[in-house]
Amino acid sequence: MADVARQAGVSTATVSFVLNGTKAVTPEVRRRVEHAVKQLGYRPSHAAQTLRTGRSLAVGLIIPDLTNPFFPKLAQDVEQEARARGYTVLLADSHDDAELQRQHLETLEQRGVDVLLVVPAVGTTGTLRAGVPLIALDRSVGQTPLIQSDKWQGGALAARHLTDLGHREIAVLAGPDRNGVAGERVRGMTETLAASGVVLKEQRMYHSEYSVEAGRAGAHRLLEMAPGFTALLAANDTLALGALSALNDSGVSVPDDVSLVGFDDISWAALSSPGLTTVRQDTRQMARQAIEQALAPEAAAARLAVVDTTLVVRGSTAAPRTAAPRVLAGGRA
Amino acid sequence: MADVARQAGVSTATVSFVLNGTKAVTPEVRRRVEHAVKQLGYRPSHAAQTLRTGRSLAVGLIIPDLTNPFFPKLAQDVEQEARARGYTVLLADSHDDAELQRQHLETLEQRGVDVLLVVPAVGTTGTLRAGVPLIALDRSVGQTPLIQSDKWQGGALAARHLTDLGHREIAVLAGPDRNGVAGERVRGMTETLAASGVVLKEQRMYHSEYSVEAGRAGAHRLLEMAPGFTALLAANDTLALGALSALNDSGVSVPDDVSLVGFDDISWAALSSPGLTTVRQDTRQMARQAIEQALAPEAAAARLAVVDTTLVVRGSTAAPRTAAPRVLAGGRA
DNA sequence: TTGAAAGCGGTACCAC
DNA sequence: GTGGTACCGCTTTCAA
Repeated sequence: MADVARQAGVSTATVSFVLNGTKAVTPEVRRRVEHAVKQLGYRPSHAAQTLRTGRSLAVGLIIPDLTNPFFPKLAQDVEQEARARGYTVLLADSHDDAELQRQHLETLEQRGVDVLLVVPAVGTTGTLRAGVPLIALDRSVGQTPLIQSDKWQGGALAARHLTDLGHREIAVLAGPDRNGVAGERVRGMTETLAASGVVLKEQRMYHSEYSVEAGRAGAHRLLEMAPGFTALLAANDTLALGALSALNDSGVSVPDDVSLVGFDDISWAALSSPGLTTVRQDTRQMARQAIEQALAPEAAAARLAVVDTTLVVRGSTAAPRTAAPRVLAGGRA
Repeated sequence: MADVARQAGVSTATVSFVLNGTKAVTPEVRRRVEHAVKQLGYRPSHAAQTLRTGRSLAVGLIIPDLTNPFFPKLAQDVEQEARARGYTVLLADSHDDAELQRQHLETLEQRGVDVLLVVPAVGTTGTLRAGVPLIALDRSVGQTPLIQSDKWQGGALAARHLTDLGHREIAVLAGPDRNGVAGERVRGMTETLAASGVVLKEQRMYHSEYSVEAGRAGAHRLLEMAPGFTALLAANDTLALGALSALNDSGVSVPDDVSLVGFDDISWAALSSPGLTTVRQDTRQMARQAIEQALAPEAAAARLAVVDTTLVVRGSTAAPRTAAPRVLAGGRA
């Protein structure tokens, strides 16, 4: 910067002014400075700026699993929203491990991110705190300000779709068991089923981590321990796709024998055969809300935002073989 | 830091010595300082350290597409290797766009990363340069030092697998056309086929970007323009999985009518039905080599490293219906 | 073994 | 409108 100042015949202060538009400057001086900058290929040092101003124009994003396509998608959208506002995103993967998450939190904060966005690892307890504004994304934890889809609604959508088709024997791959407190999605599902007079048997609910392998194991387990269901609701698409594979292996036809519904609408959901009926989350919207909320000067933060979900019907759901679908029986079409 | 020094009754220099182990210090002093650090919850400012030392303990990683599971996997492995050495990784997605890649390069460098790892965007021309050591990963470009799988070998493995099964009518989804210069994988495939006396017809080669959609389109196109092939080689798994879906839609049975081979072994390759036969890349090994190479003090860098690939046989390949497999015909088993 | 002080590369206050 | 300069938080000579 000193070089630029010298070359342009001005002071470093002036250079700073023209670069940041901090103060009015004579057109002639501006021209000289800009010329010098170009000629010398000058780039401001980010470290110095951060040190001096205390702002780094960076947002930290911690996600639990790069391997679940839902999160890369979300990360892409966050990155795009952030870039549009001049921010860079530092991405970290917690592998759904609370301790690793803690380390990332510390590292990112120390690296001077201006704000933290985190999809809490499954085992996270208490409220997430940091020296900078922190917003939880997609998963709720303690009192942390939260942006997420309306998962209850999503679960309800999925359940309603099945009851409308006439299913009454339903099983669910519920995802992680949070000390007996079912997630919102599962609550949306079960409460909606209950409203239709469908009660979920205890053995028809399988808890596990979110993974393809767990989905596969869960499907086998349900088939073995509580057979007779005509539909299977999964708490996310990786579980559903794992289950689909297991069902295929077991000679159970989807959707002829069992209808299957997922959650998230990851890109691979459209590619399975049959295509997976699922509840789509609007990651773009989530990302936008999160970034806006996070970067808002006024962000008293405590605002929870909720974004709508939509049902995407593909080939993995159909009326059960055994019972006439409700629509034929005179229910509301 | 000044606070810590005061509290411990020493100078900031001493605090620095203790924290970094830069110089010998009386046990008693060390104790006092450590105590003060803990009590005050002191965390060094990364920006200040970077500014002062010129090293940020960060590696920048640019990948072309977070949406292709191969890259998140690679990113995870790079992150792990980097963390093990005390480095943080700043991850950016170029969307396979050379201009966006240039911006990321600039941003990351300005943010003071110590080294840059980049999987070049498809349109990249010339040699990638930066003010810090830069290593290309997975895709070669110009004279940039490169770490990648032995793609020729991988392509050869795939082709050989098909010829061993007895296929002679083969089509390929070749990925992006690099000005007429086929990628190493495709060269490995075609040269190996040629060695077995199988010539690839011009119309049996389809060029496109790497994506599920392109794979689907390519399969349809090949079916239409150059039917009669009994096997299809794809340059990566997203293409292959797209093709599989298209083949299914068109009533072409895999592997009965057409055998299909992919490349990468992304996690979803095992889940399709049938499971995808593919060439696995060892991302772990690639990541390790890249980080070691990048962080080596001596890194005269110009070393190209190559890591082996392996063939993973699943259900998507079988002997062609029409011809007896070569093994039966007395070829080398 | 410890401390004083000079910068790293910017920003912004205060004079001119 | 422009320049001089203190200072952000840390590392690292150099002296004591």
